[in-house]
Amino acid sequence: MPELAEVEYFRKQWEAGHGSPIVKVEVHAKARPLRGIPLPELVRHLTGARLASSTTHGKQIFFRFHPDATLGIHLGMTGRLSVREADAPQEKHDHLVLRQAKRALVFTDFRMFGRVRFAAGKERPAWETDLPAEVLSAPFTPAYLRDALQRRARTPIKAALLDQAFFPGIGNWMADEVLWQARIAPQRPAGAIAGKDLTTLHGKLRSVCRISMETIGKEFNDAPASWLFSRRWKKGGSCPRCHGPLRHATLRGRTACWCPKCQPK
DNA sequence: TACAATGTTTTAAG
DNA sequence: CCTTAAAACATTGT
Repeated sequence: MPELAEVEYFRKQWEAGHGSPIVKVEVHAKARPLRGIPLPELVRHLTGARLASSTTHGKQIFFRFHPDATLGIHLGMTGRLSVREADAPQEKHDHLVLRQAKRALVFTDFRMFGRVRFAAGKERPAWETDLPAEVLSAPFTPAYLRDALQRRARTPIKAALLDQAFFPGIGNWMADEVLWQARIAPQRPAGAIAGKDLTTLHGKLRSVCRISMETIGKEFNDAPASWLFSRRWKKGGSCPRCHGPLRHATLRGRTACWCPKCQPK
């Protein structure tokens, strides 16, 4: 489920626990999302620590603990963060449970494409600091976008937009949404997008990110009804703009949805 | 039953 | 070193 704005929404769920000490840590030792983590060290550092603050970068979420630990969480395809009653039992796909006096902070992911990272110490780890420019940040200019598209010149634009090294936070539905709003066919080679198309694409990338953060990111409200968003999931839908039939096809292993009339090749 | 699901990593080839 | 493309990963629901 989670792309940029959904990730922000899930980060916010754990805000209820900001400032409170962790009294107990429960982990799913064998599960894939915790692979590579020294679990005894994680439990030792987090037990008694206070959850101090949290941020997101694209699809990544970072939690800082006082005095000396950082947790990174990627939700993968089906991950979610939630708050439960303090004594709620750990369930089958709960990979990490941080218990506080008044609540339990839970990371659940049944499909297990998500990933937890951990770093001890007061310093921010490289996996939190060495990250590409976000779409809504100042360095993400049209020139920056042009360079990114040239680096993926032969790749269909839809697939290029899913590259987290250039477009952190953009996922399958956001990429379809941006291209539909920009009237660009998903199959077009990224390197062939220039001029007015490039300017439009840049603007739509930023506005789709901004507006989804204001709607989905805040209260998990739906994106605007005028967007492709609500129509792309099921086959047989129609274009909100021209009311023509939408097309679905697999492109580079992912489902793409577009309007052949509004987005000609 | 077989396939698809809002994601990344690995592997291989050019 | 860089780019491209497909398979693999694990689970659930249709």
